[in-house]
Amino acid sequence: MTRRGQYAKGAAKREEILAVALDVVAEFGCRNASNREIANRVGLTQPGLMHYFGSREELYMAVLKARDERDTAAHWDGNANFQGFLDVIAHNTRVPGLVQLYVEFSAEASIGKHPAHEYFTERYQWARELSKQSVRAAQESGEFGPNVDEDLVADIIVATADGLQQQWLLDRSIDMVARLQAVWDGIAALSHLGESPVSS
Amino acid sequence: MTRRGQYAKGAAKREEILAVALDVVAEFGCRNASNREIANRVGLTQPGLMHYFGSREELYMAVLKARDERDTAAHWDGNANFQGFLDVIAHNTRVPGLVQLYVEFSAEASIGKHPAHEYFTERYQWARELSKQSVRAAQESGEFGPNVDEDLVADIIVATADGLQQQWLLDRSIDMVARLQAVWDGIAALSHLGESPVSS
DNA sequence: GTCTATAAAAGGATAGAC
DNA sequence: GTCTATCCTTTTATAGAC
Repeated sequence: MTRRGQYAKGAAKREEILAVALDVVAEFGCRNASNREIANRVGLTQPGLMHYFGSREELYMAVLKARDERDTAAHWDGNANFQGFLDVIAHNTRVPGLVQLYVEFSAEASIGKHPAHEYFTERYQWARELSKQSVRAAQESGEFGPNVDEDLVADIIVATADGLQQQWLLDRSIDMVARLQAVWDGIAALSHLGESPVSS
Repeated sequence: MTRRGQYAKGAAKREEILAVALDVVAEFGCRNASNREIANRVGLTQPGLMHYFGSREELYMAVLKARDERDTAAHWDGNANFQGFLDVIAHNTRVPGLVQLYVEFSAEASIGKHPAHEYFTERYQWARELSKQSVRAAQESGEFGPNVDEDLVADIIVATADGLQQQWLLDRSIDMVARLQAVWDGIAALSHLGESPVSS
């Protein structure tokens, strides 16, 4: 019981740290958030925090990985689709620290020698792949017609979503979901151009 | 002559600093670029650098403002148009430090209390406005048809460009110009839907 | 698992000489 | 306009006790 209890406690603390890190990032930004501040807010000292995450970069990567795992389980396990994508964006609206962290930390990590560089490179490939799955699903369901360059459309969806999040950080009144939906609908309309109007 | 000479020297040094800052940012990222490193590369000490720019944020804002002034003079003085926008993006491809700085520093500055927060808020409004001018120009020239929501399209163009730059930092093989052109052409096609095919 | 203590480094900024 | 010298602050990270 001691072992199980301690394990449970450790896991719970880990979760707590991940959540509080987002609060701190939302308030100070990723550059100016300190491990000390996060530690204090979860009732630890800074070295106490380091017991869970060996470095600043490890901590932030853990936050983002946890997010991806949740989103995968909830929205795109198996085959991704656009509605799940919108749901994730809508959810992000309620977690500003997550958007701040993603935009800021990924930008920081685009430098080749950064500890999180590989993580973001791979994550980006993954996001493109999921986006492509959504496009294919739309083609199969008939929502999209035949005039679609899968890779191009998939990349543009991802880019637009990233750019909208960047904009949203500066202007929270932007409706990311509505704008993304408009882009998607526009692509759908384009993809049917030239089709016979006779199709059911 | 002394006065004029010193003034010229100071101005030249300023320019040199702005250029070298981009090299350092390209190499270390904006978070890990230090004023000392920039100073050393232009043959100054760190306090020597502070003579020109009182703070880290001032320096980086100066870099971005100089960029905007150049681009304005070269590509969108008076009325902005999409080709000028593409030219700027194409140029950015040759200045990775500029893209890195823009993406990373603007993300950092989206926190409300950041010294550059107001600058980026205003710059973003300005970018949207320029984008809207491009859309209007396309409507007036007939490249775009009547089915256009100006604000929506303008914002989406800006978002896509920002997102593409983010992607490009991680994958330099991405052709930002081609992708943006594809988006633009798609919008053009959509904007003509429902028009009589009789129009010249 | 968490703390105290502390190292070690680096960053930004200032004072004052030249 | 630029340097030397220096300060102060902050940050991450480690060693070792409990």
